[in-house]
Amino acid sequence: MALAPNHSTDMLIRKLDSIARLSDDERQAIERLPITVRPLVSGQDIVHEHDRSLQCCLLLDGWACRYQLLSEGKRQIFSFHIPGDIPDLQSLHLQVMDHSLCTLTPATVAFIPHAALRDLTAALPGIAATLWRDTLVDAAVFREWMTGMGRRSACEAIAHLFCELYVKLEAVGLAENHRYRLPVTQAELGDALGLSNVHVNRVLKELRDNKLITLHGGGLDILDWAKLSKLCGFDPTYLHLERQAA
Amino acid sequence: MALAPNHSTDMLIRKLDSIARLSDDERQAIERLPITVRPLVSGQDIVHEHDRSLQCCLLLDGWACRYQLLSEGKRQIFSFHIPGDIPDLQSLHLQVMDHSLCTLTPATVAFIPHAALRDLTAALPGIAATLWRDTLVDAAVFREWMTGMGRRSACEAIAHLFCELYVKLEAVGLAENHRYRLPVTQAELGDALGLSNVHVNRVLKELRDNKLITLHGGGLDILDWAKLSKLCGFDPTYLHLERQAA
DNA sequence: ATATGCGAATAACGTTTGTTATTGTAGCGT
DNA sequence: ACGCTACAATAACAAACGTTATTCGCATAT
Repeated sequence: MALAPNHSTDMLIRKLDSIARLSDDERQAIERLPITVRPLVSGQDIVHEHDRSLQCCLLLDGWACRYQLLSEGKRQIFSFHIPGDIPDLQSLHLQVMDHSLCTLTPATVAFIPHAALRDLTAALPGIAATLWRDTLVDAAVFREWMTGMGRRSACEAIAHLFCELYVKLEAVGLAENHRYRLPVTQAELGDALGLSNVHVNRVLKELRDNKLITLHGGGLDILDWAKLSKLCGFDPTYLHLERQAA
Repeated sequence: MALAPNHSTDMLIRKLDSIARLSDDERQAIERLPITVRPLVSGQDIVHEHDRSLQCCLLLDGWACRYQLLSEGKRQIFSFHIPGDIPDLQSLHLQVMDHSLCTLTPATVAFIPHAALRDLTAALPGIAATLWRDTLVDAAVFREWMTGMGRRSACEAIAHLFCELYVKLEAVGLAENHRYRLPVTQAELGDALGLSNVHVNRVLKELRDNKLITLHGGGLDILDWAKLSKLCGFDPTYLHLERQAA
């Protein structure tokens, strides 16, 4: 008898199914995963640089980010994560964390033991391929952020990030009408894009003055999607959103 | 009867064995892979953005890099690759290329059909995990480059890249005594690190003036490893070089 | 009511880095 | 020997962005 489905496995199945269609076998195997759900406060580390993790986490609710602290209080943020993401899936095959992961808002997180994931992926290569693919999309986003920091102006980089986040949120039903909640401070935006908080503020003012966005109280509204996405040369190919055949 | 080992499968076996110890079964399966070897000239595209690739390539000899062209002739280089690397392994699970791959020198490349790799990874989950891990290290290097572009000075970023390349080359026996061939122009360094070629030249002069390196004719010599690696805060953890248990 | 703290907004000033241009040098083909 | 090309070196100038500091608004706590 299969266990009753619950929120965590539902979320995971929906996630993987959005990457590549799951078979019934695969679905049932996921439903049997031993999962622990925990609520977390905002700003809490989930895993920390140098940790040797024994589990992966699935973000059920709230936002998180991966980051690294440098000398002189500098910080680099590598990614923002939204519900449905598995931000530390890489820890399944890289024993020691080379960065940290923390919540940006109060969050709900499901933990899945590495051992269970290893059994699952060894038994069902289709699931392994799907999870592998998820980490490859992750890397594709890293590359796009590199382009942003290396070869885009601050204004283009911020616009590009806003477009990226909209497309990702829209894909999981968390945004529509070019509007979404963005629980990220200007300092955090700067640490993600390699800018100072002051300059982020300047650029946001410019985007507002040009009637491209409104942004207040954590709510972002893209007033002119066509203009904003053209301004930064946004092309969603790198998000690899189309569902893949099995 | 197993096929006679050849240079390509040897290289691949050595590569994977350096990541996680291979079993005899796995070794033999790799030796049965259908591989095509081709010599390439310098500056030749191996795969191009928007391509749908049907094979992965293993770099047997020479250097390559992944890059993307932007508007106004701008270019972002995402990675440099050396013999033993599989620079487009991601194409196994991401149907359409979001960037290009080209040679930086005359090179020898082995091509492995996706179909064969898919069969191999479906039959032998250990190999799948090893290849997966390779792409995860790739992503870890992307993150480190993000840190370089976002939160390091031009001088630190260049120094960090020189340290990274030395450690990678040394690990595959292509460098020793803090010296190696670096077949990369100053413009290419700039496109990798988000700098102009002029500024790269300035920084190289500074590094030379400070007796940290010599660089001429494509040969780099790190004169003071301790000082150079300290200057940029180099910590090789992110390269995940230690061999993993199976 | 007051204090406290975090994030946003803004100003003045400094510096790293980009841009454009010119020159030098080495290799390579004819 | 000659020209061609790619790469490196250097200078002068401009611009984007960082730094430091102050103020404001707003929420939460006391």
